[in-house]
Amino acid sequence: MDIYEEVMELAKRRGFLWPSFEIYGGTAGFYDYGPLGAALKRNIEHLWRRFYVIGEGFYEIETPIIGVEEIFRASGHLASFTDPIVECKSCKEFFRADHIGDRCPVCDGELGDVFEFNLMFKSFIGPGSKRAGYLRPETAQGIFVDFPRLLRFFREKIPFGIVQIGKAFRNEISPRQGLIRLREFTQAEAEIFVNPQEKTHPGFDLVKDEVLTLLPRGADEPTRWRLADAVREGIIAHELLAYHIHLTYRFLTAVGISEDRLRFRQHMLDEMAHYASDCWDAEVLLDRLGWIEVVGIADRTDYDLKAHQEASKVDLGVFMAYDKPKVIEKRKIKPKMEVIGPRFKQDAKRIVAALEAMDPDEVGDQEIVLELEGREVTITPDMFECVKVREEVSGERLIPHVIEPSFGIDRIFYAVLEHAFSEEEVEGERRVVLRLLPSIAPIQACVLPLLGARDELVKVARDVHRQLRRQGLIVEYDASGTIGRRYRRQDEIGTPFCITIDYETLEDDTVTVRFRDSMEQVRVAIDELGDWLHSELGL
RNA sequence: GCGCCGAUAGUGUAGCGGUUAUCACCGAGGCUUGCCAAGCCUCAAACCCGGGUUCGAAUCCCGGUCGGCGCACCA
Repeated sequence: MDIYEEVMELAKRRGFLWPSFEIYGGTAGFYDYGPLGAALKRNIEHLWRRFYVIGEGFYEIETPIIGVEEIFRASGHLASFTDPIVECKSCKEFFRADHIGDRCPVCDGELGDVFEFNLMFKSFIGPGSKRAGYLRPETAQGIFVDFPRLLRFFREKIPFGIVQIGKAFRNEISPRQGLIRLREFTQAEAEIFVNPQEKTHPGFDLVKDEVLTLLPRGADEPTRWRLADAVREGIIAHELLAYHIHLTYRFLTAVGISEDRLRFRQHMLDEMAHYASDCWDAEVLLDRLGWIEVVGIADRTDYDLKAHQEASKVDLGVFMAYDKPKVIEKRKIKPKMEVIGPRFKQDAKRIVAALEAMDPDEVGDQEIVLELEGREVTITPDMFECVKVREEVSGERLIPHVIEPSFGIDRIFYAVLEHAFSEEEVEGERRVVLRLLPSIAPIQACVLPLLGARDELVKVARDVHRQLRRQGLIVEYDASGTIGRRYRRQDEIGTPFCITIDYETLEDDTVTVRFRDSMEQVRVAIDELGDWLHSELGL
């Protein structure tokens, strides 16, 4: 068994992960999080909130999992997720069916049947199958379409950041490798709306000397880079992206990803999504699977907001005031309404709009011929004049750029398990330990009477168990089997502390606390146990 | 989607056409046990699904599902 198998076997056996719908044969690409798995995942998500909501001051929102068709038409997902695909029968190559002829362009072989390649799950909103709805393929779009409301919430000022943690769905052709490619998965995404001219971060100064392992585009080997150098050399596009790469590094290590199995790889130009100007993946090294992307940190530019602005006809710009109003002089076409109005009546409005859109320098004082819904309309020079105007401009509208760190929580979850998994030999016996960081362990401590059949020990153990739960700790109780067996059970699920009630407890009200990783023991007074655990757990 | 391989208690497995499906671990209960999976007793627990061949199928054949690997896909 390799590590992947060991981890998955343990995860299944001990209630972290189960294949979904198992009694009906299961379905590829779906996993249930069992009692311990759900707890661990929740802890990972909470820690993520600590970094992004508390640490960065971003706000979390929650938007529907089903989106209307318009969203995904605008975002580009509809077009790029629903290609008709055809496969060559002889060389097995895939092609867009609408882009080729009757024969395979590679080997001239015969083509198979055309099928829809649809990565979005489709549904219908309301009765009658009239209105299509799609399960979102990323949580981001829900944030983008809320932009006008969000901007108002932030009192018309950028930059600001919004996060969302939630399910996203992709109907993968062939999901594989456990949690690595799921059809339903959890994303934690931050969308940071910034001024395109100011891709900086006030905290960059504090991290600029930090060193990360980067694999820039075109490099064969990862190299260590000081962040400030990477930005100065143009390896990382700008400070803001560099800051978020570092923040991602801090989060991943805080959640238990081992630092020497973590790197940041820059996307190839042809690999980058259609919207991005620069993109870095956080990759973790997994035993069987190699380097796997767990986070994408992209500069999505103004792609999404622009697309939604165009599709929805709602202005998604921000008014950016200049420090000082600018005075500009320019030539302008000024329509004479007293002539145009009576002459063109209801068409006047559209004619004026067309005139004002024209370049005064090209027009001069000639006659203008406009095309209006197929008709030609002649505008004579007496209907307008070119004037020089002085305008005071106090600012401009611009569409913000979006920086997006996007976390695949399920992949991180798996990586955390695998990086925490360890086996060692203790007195000739195999000991499996899940070295989860105490702060994210699903069970924080386990209370054990040294001997499960001694009423006087059991009674105290139950009291201690109850007391700790009252103090807000997630604590288990186990009295069955020998003490060593019970320690090992907890080791395997990553419980950092075992609390043993022994005969000394009955004399002086102290307990044995046994550490998962070192198996060392200390004595702690029952009175102080709650505080002691809180501090050891980093709560 | 394609190709190759696989699927037996919770986990790991034996089985190779013929009674009641092997063993170990785990689990539950009991005895024992004064700090690291000790020992003893008892119990619970499985042939992925559907068809076919056969007197008889966990076993052979076909289809499906799930899993692994390779190809493809992964905006």
